[in-house]
Amino acid sequence: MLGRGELERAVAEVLWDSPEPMSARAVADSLPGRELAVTTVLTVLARLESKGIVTRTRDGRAHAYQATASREQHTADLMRQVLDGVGDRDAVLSRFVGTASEDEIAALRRAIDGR
Amino acid sequence: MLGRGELERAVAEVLWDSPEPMSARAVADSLPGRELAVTTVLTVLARLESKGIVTRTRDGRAHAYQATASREQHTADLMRQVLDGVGDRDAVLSRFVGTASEDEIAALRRAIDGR
DNA sequence: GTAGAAGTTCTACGTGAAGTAGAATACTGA
DNA sequence: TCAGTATTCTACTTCACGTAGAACTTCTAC
Repeated sequence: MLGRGELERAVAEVLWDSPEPMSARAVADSLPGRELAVTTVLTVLARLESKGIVTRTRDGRAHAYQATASREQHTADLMRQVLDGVGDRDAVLSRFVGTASEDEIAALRRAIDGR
Repeated sequence: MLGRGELERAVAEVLWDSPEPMSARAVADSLPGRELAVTTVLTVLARLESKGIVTRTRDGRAHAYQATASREQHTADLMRQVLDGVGDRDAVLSRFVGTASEDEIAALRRAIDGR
């Protein structure tokens, strides 16, 4: 899904932070510290759309872009993808829990109990 | 860490499956279905070494290569890296658990209880 | 001690993803 | 219809990765 692309990530972050769909221009203006051509942002948005990270809907003459999933859901999907890529999930989860902080353990426990 | 490179993954898999350190030639011979030049494998091994995935030690005139961590540990590290890249871990973990199978839940529970 | 084999390093090319944006085109409101 | 805005097309650059030949190093058997 989201690779190591710095700009792609930054654009996704902007959309995740926005409660409303945004125009390409608005995204460009919201990018922190960057002064990018709107066409650049549009290219990135198109690539993100082709990856299923964002969708767009027509809004008058322009398009409005929004993230398809929340940042958290996207991250969880990424974690799942990583986990699915290996054979012994049991061992992986065990190792994973081994690196978890107390807070994370608590969160896991809550999530498990709340099912 | 390990990106989307098909060959890099295949080489890492070979080393993960081997209980012993292996020579570049041995790795090349073990690659399933591929007929690659040894230099190709050496290049990949060098890249994996620069990423910290494998280490090598001199063994006579050659080097012996081995994975620095088990496949499971590596996968767990990857999951952690994904998790660390976002703000609200609580929400991510909750979503993650939401996509987990019964077996995975059981594994998580065991891992948590066994701490 | 030397030649050949085995291993390594250097270097390089092709491909594809990602960053970047100009030019051309389309659409909309006045 | 025209000016302005948005989109699409196209293209160039850089970097990661797949791939491997050429050259250099180092054993080892004779």
